[in-house]
Amino acid sequence: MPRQTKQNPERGDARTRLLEAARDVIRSQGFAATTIDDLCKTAGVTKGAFFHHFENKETLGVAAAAYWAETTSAFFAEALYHDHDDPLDRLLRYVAFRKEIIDGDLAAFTCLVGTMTQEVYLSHPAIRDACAASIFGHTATLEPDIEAALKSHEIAADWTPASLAAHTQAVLQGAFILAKATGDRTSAHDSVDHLLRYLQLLFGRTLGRNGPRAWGGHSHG
Amino acid sequence: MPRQTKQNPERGDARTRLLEAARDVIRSQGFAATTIDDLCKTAGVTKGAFFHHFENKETLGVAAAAYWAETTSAFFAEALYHDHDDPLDRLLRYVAFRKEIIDGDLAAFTCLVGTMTQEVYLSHPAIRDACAASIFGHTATLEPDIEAALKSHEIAADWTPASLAAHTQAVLQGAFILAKATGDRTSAHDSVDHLLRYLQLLFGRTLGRNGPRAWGGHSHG
DNA sequence: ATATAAATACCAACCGGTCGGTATTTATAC
DNA sequence: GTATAAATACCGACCGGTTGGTATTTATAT
Repeated sequence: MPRQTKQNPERGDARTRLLEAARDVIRSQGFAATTIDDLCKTAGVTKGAFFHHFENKETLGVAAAAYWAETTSAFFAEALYHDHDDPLDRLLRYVAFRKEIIDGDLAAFTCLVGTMTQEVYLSHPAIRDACAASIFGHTATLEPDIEAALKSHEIAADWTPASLAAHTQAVLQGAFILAKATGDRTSAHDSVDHLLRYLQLLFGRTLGRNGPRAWGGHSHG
Repeated sequence: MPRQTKQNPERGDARTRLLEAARDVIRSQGFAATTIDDLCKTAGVTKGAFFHHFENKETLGVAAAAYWAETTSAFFAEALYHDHDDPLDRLLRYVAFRKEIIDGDLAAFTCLVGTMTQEVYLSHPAIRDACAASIFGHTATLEPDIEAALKSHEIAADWTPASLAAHTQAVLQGAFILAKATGDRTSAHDSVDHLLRYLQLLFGRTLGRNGPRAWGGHSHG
C-alpha cells in the first residue's frame, strides 16, 4: 500500500487529512467522544502520523479550530452576498445565505467551533480560545456593513454593531441546536427567518407580505 | 456509616443525588467527558449504586434530561413573570427573566439538554429525544401567550407562535455558547436584549429610548 | 547523508460494565 | 406480634476492552 506523499498527493498530506477528519467527525460525535484512532481511521493514516503532526489531542483541537477559521473565512469571502452596493442589502443577503446553506446532512452545516466550545470551555481553555477567535473573527467581518447601514439609514441605535453581529451568530448556533434536537431543518430555517425579520424591522425596511422572500430575488443590489 | 433510606432521607436517595450530579457535572464537562466514576464521586455513592438505579450511561442521560425537564418546568411555573394581565407583558417579562438568570457561574445558568443535544444527537437518539422533549415542552408553555398577544394586538403574522417560541430558545442556546466562548456574560445579555427588541418591534410596542429597560420597571402588569 | 514523514508495535491508565455479597425495608404467614 | 421471605438499596473489587500517548523502525525527499 503506497503512502501519501507530495509526489503522490491524491488526497493531500496527512496533516490536512487529519484536520478534515477532525472537522467531520467532531461535528457529528463531539470532541470528547472522538478518539484519535477515529481520526486516523477516517483520515486513512496511522497513529504515528497523528503524533508526528500534533503534540496531543488538545493541540489537534486548537489546530482544527484554526483550520475551520481559515476555510470558513475563505468560503464566506468568496460568497456572492458581498456584491451589493447597499450595506444593509449585504447584511440581509448574508443571513439569507446562511439560511440557504442549512441544507442536507446535519453534520455538514453545523458549526465545528460552536460544538467544541460547548464541550471544552472549561477543560481545554486553549481550544476554547481558538474557537472564540474563529467565531468573533467571523462576526468582525459583519460589523463594517452594520455600521455603514446604521449611518446610511440615519439610525441612532442604543446597541453596537458588534453586539448585532454577535447576535446573528447566537441565532445560528441556537438554530443548529434546535436542528439537532428535532432532526430536521425547519426549526432552524424558521429561526433564521425571525432573525431576518428582526433586521428588517430594525432598519425600517418594510417589504412585501412575503417577508424575506420579497427581497430574496435576484433583481440587483 | 448509615445508609440512606426513605425513613432516613437526610441527604436524599442515591438516584436523586446522581441526577443532581449529572446536571452539574455534565453542564461543565459535557456528557462524553463525564465518567460514571465522576458522577459517583460527586454524588457520594458507589458504582454499585449507580448501576442499581441506571442500566447504563445512556439510561442515566435520558433520566437526567427528564429530571431537567421536571425541575425547570417547576422553576418557571413558580416564576413571577406570569403575574401580568397582558400576554405580551408576560412574554417580555419571561425573556427579561431569562436574561436576569444569566448570572454567576457559567455552568449554573447554561442548559443541560442543549449541551447534551449537541453531543449525542447522532450517537444516542434516546437522549436526544429526551432533550428535545424538554426543550419543546418548555417552548409549548410560551405559545398561548404569543397567540393571545397576536390576537389582542390584531397582528396578522406570517409566522407561527410555535416558531417564535422556538426562536426564543434558539437565541438563548446561542447566547450560552457565546458566553462559554468569551468567558463572560455580556455577549449573552446583549443577545437577549436583541431578542427583546425584536419582540417589541414585532408587536409594535414602542417604548422609551432605553429599550428594554423602559418597561423593565416594577410599575404593574 | 540527513531531515522529514509516516508506519508499526507497544504500554499503562482509564472506563464502562459485571458480579458476589451485605444491609435495610417491606410484604406475607400464622 | 413475630418469624420468615423477598424485594430494594447499596457496596466495592474486579474484568476486558479502549484510549491517549510513547518508542522504535522504515520510507521518502532533497
